[in-house]
Amino acid sequence: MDQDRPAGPGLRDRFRAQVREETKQEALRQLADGGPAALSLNAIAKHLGVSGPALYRYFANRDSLLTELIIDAYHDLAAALDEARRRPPGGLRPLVRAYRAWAVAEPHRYRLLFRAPLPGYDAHAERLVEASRLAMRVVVDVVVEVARDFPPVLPAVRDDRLAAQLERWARRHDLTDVPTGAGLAATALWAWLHGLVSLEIEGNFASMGLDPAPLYDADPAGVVAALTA
Amino acid sequence: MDQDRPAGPGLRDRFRAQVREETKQEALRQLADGGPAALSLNAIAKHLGVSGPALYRYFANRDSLLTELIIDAYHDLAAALDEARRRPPGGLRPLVRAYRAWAVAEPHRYRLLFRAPLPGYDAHAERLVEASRLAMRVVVDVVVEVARDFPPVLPAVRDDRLAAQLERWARRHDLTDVPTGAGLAATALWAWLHGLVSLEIEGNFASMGLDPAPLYDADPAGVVAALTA
DNA sequence: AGCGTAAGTTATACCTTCTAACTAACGAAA
DNA sequence: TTTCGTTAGTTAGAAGGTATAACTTACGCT
Repeated sequence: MDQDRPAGPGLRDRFRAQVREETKQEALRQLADGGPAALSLNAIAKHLGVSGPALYRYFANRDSLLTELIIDAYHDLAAALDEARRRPPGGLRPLVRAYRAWAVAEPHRYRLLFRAPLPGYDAHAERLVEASRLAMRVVVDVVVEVARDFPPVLPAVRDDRLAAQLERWARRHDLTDVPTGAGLAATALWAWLHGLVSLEIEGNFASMGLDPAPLYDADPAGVVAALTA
Repeated sequence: MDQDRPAGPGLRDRFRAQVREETKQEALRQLADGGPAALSLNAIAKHLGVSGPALYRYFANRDSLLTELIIDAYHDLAAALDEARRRPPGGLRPLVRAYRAWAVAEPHRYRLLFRAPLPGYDAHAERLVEASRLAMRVVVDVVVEVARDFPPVLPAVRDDRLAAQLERWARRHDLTDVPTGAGLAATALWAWLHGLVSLEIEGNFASMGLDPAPLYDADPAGVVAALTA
């Protein structure tokens, strides 16, 4: 009789999860060499040893698969940043290093994060914004934490309109204890990092013969200060 | 007899140029709504009233058309920056404004600039790097010009390796009169701008309810200083 | 006036996404 | 244990994409 059946998901569900996972793995491989254009449900199916339309039992369509990959990537990045946050040498530098390291290690996934949803209404847009908030949340947390020990990193928000927007943003996401300066600092930090990382992984520095490493060594607090001046 | 034939390109060549131009126009339209994935030679041909394969007389393949659009975009951006440079209120601010304005006005073209050539060797890579240099050249020129009136904008290049790389880069591109600091400053400026612009046109600020305008108002010289510290 | 080249045509091979209709098999419940 | 619904797979096929091949028309230069 029902001896030690692990009351959780049944066999079927577990198999389903397994197939979905393998599909995503192969999708990432295709993405890595060939970019989003090269991602083909058909080819993945062939690789898994099933026939084309079979995969549509697992993903509604190509876009759906892509969306999941993006969300996974956001979660992964957020986790990487969070881990950097927990580790000893506090401050903003570990965050900077972790952000760059993640992007450089998986440029195809990083690129995915900034594929704007197609113009017009996109059914997946909400889920994507939701996922992106996770990563932003970590950045904000680190900024708040650092600001606790070293208040000057929190820039003054000179622009009133901007202050109001930041406040609304914080309220909307249960960040009521977060000062507007922290939101601004996090945003500035993000823009700086994204600029560097993006140029790096697209090869713009490489094509100039430059190693961008020194550019990441700038003092993050100083950068935030300058960017929000 | 050959009366006033404008010795330039013959009728045939002019027609050819015309068709190519119209093709690109339509391609840009498709790009604007639908992204690169939606660009279809077939559809363009139909729109021009010819049948599919006809366009292959004008563009070797889809990728070839895309590459030309990218190169055009680089030229256009370079021209926009150059115009900003020539206009009265000197300094870096007009450059910043022009960069943002161009990107925001044509986000689909701006995005094109940063589509990394596919992994592995890409036949078009050289032409693209060549075109991108044009835009970079303008930025460098402005920095050099500004530095003439206000030397402190030129950061000291602390890292020796970086200094050597910058020097090689300058030498390779006939920028022998350009101090390494200018190259570094231009790069930093570019990274900053790209970070902001990229997040703006991908809707990351909008999804937070933020108007990024104030972020562009930071003092460019200060930003350069902080980024290259 | 004629001829070579360029520009268009259709046909075709092969890829893609995705729907429809059908079948096999799993697993839970009678 | 046997039944029966759900699920996962199948093939067929529509619609559309890239790109090549082979053929035909017609432009425009000599």
